[in-house]
Amino acid sequence: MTDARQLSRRERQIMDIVYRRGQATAADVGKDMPDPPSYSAIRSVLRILQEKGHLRHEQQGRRYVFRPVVATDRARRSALEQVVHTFFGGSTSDAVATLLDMPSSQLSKSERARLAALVEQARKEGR
Amino acid sequence: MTDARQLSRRERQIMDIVYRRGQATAADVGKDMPDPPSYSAIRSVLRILQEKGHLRHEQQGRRYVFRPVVATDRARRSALEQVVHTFFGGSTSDAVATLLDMPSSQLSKSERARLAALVEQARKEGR
DNA sequence: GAACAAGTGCTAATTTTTCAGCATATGCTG
DNA sequence: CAGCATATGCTGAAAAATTAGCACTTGTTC
Repeated sequence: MTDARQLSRRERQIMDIVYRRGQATAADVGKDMPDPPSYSAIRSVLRILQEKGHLRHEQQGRRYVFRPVVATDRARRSALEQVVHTFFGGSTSDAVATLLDMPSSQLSKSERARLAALVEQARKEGR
Repeated sequence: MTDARQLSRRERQIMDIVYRRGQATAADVGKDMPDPPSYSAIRSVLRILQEKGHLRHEQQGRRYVFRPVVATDRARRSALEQVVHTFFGGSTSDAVATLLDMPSSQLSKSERARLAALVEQARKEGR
């Protein structure tokens, strides 16, 4: 139900922006859009996203600051699950392999060490 | 331009199905949809996806078999990039860590070994 | 405390998407 | 080769999404 796949184009675009920023006002969202529609239009979509239960807002002074309802961690996982399912036939390790192979990875030394530790841990835990 | 984000809801849903199956007819697509609309409606969307350059079809006997235009490997990468960018602030290693931590991972012994090798290789190559 | 800037709520029009149906073509089967 | 099942092409209607505008509220500043 709280699945990103059933969002309309704009809704998805705006949800992505809010996830990326962690929180956002209508004006913030507009700043992150390539060809932003009117301020009014953005507010409409934010309102709809709230009605649908994807966002909630908190009033700060006279403005609304929106945040995702679903915790970041869960949103991350379901986004990954979706990609793994659609593009990797469910194979997590294929997905990991692809990530490691991506140029944009540019893993730092400490990140490399961290990943090695993670794989080692997964091995120990028999996962 | 060939970005999944600018697809409508149905278009995205259907593209996902085609990616998952590798190729599909209109009837195939319908089988994979929870609440499928008419056969006609599915064909309409497939046609539109083709017009937009996301799919192409090949005639087999009297029917059209659709395939993605973008090669699977590239589609995979851009899907992952999108998720990493939106939900992990661009941190590939955070994404990998999350994948390894997912229950659905259920990595087999050989997969674990493979990942360890990949991380080791990444380390050597200084990535 | 008046004026202004910057918000919000609500509504309605336009555009896009989604859907289904009809006319027609084509392969297959007995 | 006649009939049938199963395709496609095309078109228009219905539904949904997207957008902008207007009336009103609220903080802030001088």
